[in-house]
Amino acid sequence: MNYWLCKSEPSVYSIDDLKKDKTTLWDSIRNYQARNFMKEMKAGDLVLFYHSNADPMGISGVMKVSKEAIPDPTQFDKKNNYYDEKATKDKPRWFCPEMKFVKKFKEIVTRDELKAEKGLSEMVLLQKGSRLSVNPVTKKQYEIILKMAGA
DNA sequence: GCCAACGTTGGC
DNA sequence: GCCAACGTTGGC
Repeated sequence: MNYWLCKSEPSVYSIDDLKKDKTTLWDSIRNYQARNFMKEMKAGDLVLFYHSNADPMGISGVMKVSKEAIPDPTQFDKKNNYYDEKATKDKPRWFCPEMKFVKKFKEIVTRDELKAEKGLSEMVLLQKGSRLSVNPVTKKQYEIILKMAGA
């Protein structure tokens, strides 16, 4: 069982949207490294939900992989912003798992709090220049963050 | 709004 | 296969 962190801009899709939807396809990711991580995700893996480009920035809750990665339907949809003309049904290029809402933290664990926590200095999220929207997280990091959230 | 750090594209 | 130009992400 593995742990991950996924970023989303709350103005596009927030933890509240997921709470309402209960499950969602984590689609429209167009980055190979992020895609490869998503293909590694197994049902039951726990995923921290990170709000990027927001006020406050930070981790807003937890979701769980409910279905392993399938071909991302948006790549085949000509009208979609994320349409990829080089992707075919036989050879899909992009994949997305399905996520299920687990919990919303009472308070966002802010980026500043994460940065101040010694045990999290190795977090991929906090490394300089890290832009990847899907990151692996260690069990230890996950536990520290849940503790910080009072969960 | 700025810009550093990446990632991607395409000409050669 | 190199690399300049361009586009994007996302913190600040």
